Amino acid sequence: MAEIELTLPDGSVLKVKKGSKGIDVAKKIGSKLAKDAIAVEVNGELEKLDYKIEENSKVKIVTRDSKEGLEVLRHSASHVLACAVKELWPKTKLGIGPSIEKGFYYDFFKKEPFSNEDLKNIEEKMHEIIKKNHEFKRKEMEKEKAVKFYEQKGEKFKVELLKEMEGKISFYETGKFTDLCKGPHIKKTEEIKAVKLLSTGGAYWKGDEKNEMLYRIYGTAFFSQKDLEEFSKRKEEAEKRDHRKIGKELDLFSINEMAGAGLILWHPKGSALRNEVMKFEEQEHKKRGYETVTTPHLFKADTWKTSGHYNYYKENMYFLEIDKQEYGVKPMNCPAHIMIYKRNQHSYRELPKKFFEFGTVYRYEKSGVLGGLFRVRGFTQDDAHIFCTEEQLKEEIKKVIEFCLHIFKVFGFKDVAIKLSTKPEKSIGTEKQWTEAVNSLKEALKELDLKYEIDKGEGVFYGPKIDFKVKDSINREWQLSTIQVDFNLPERFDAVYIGKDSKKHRVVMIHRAILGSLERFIGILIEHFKGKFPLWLSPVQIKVVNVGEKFEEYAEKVHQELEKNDFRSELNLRSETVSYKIREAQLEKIPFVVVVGEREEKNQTVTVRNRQGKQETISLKDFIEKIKKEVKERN
RNA sequence: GCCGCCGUAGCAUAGCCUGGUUUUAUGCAGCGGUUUCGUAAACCGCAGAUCGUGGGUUCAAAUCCCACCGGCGGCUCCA
Repeated sequence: MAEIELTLPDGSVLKVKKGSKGIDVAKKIGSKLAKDAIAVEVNGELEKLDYKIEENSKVKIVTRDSKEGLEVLRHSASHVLACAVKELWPKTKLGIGPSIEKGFYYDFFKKEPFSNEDLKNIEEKMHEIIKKNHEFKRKEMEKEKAVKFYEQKGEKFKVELLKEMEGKISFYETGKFTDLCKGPHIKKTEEIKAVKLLSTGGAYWKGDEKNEMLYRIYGTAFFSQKDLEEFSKRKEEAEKRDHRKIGKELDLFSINEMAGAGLILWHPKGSALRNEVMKFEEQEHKKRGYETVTTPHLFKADTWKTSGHYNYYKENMYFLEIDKQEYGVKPMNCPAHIMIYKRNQHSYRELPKKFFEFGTVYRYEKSGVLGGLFRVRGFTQDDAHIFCTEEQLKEEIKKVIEFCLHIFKVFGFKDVAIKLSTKPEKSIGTEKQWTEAVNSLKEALKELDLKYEIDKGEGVFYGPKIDFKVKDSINREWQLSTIQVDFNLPERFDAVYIGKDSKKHRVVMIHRAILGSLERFIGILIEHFKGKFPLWLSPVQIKVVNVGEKFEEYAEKVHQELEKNDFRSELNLRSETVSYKIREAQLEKIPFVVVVGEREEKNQTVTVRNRQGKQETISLKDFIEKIKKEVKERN
């Protein structure tokens, strides 16, 4: 009997009989594996267990406890969802129903949208279907027959999909429901132990704005009820951290209808937090040779014509006309920094030149995409531009990367993922420029011994870039920094330096932002810390509370001493019980509550309670020393 | 921008579907008083809302209809 060779995920080579199926491979590897197997991944594609494996394939057995296993389950659940909807509203037309990161969805074309009530009924119907324990049966049809099959049913979207396919078309049948599908699926519906519909929303057919809008239902599914409960808990936890909710509770910021959508009003407490972030960043920039600049919010349209924004970004900009002169509000700070660079000639000896600015920019974002601090129309970037020679590029990139990592660490973001994006289809600059720049980025990352992923073709048209994603305290990923090489603007603005050869050379420009938008970053910080900011960032660091009115004077003295030492302290002399005042401070998530009464006044001490409820009595002087250290260390 | 849901005191909610006691109820916060208190809620009282804005239907609109503004969940976009 002829044998064929397969490669397993660990790199080992397995020999199996010719014509073996996925399940045979699993059996050969181990009986337990065969029992848990749910599908097989062949050359990166999920396939059913009885898929016939060809010579030299890379094979991975997909078990239920793996990520891919969940995908199979969820995709199967989406079929059950479609089946339920079809039973309740037979005239509904089907879109597609894939599994996604946290669950699955299915798109439907229907006159009326789904209401929350509908969602409940659909979920009930799904449970009914699951209980019937239908088998997922695979069928194959010739393309023409499949087209006819769907044309008869009036499933225009499916017909459209089919027209792009070739060869034999596979279907999966679940009870009375048949769906065009490549598979793989679980064997029987009862394997879906837990399923929950989450929400509805509109979605364009094939994601294109010009197409019809379908109604999408989102849901999730698990192999056990316990996993679903875990999922719900995590979701609840994320909701508790919502920066919009905490921002209101802690009186940090607001958005005012009268001011306009996507425009943030920072309250005193929010500003205190924001200023700390800015102060810290400015210091760090100074240490690294950046020069802080300040530039206007408004520039003549000519600026944007030269930069190219006028042609390519106009829809996203705010324009106004005064004295017959057109002005554009800046969506970016780059042109201003280039103007400062160009105020005089630069020798190669002076490079690199680094300009830093907390630049407030305005971009018109479509109303539907705005949300809290995460997506706004006016925001402040921690923006800098580095002007250097080609030879300096790699070193400068390295420095920026290290800078970013340092900043992340201070804010407590330890897990960092790096992505390098290369030349997109539409781009400017020569092939040579791109190759060299990409290589500089790669080498910089390599020399720093950092792991990264390559996102092919995802660079900006004017140059390659490196993006950083960090994980917050509940493991959600956020994109923060971006480092971009730009071949475009130095050209457009004719920014040069004088080289050793005393000739003009085109300067290389790096755009970079570490936190990105301060608005967004503070939103992330709020969720990361759940409003319990470290001492140095806390809007109110200490609340001083007196035990009865006899000790108002001493409380006042302590408060003043703290303020004198640059702490953000608040005095609460109200005629409330100590318990009540502590409760208030705790709800405000203030790091330290200082309680003073008879004992403290007598010994010139303070009793300090931290957010965890631990308390100690120490001298005021020691307390100040202690928290000074804590602020300085920023931990 | 598109689809859907939503907008009632500073905040959180109820009332809206099925219009009708005098354009509204509750809790927290606020204010006034009493209490002077030792680590997450003392007691009593008071005040606070043109029910997002504008228009329409009706004898009558927080409630029904339309437009706009704003929020939320999606889609799309994020030179």
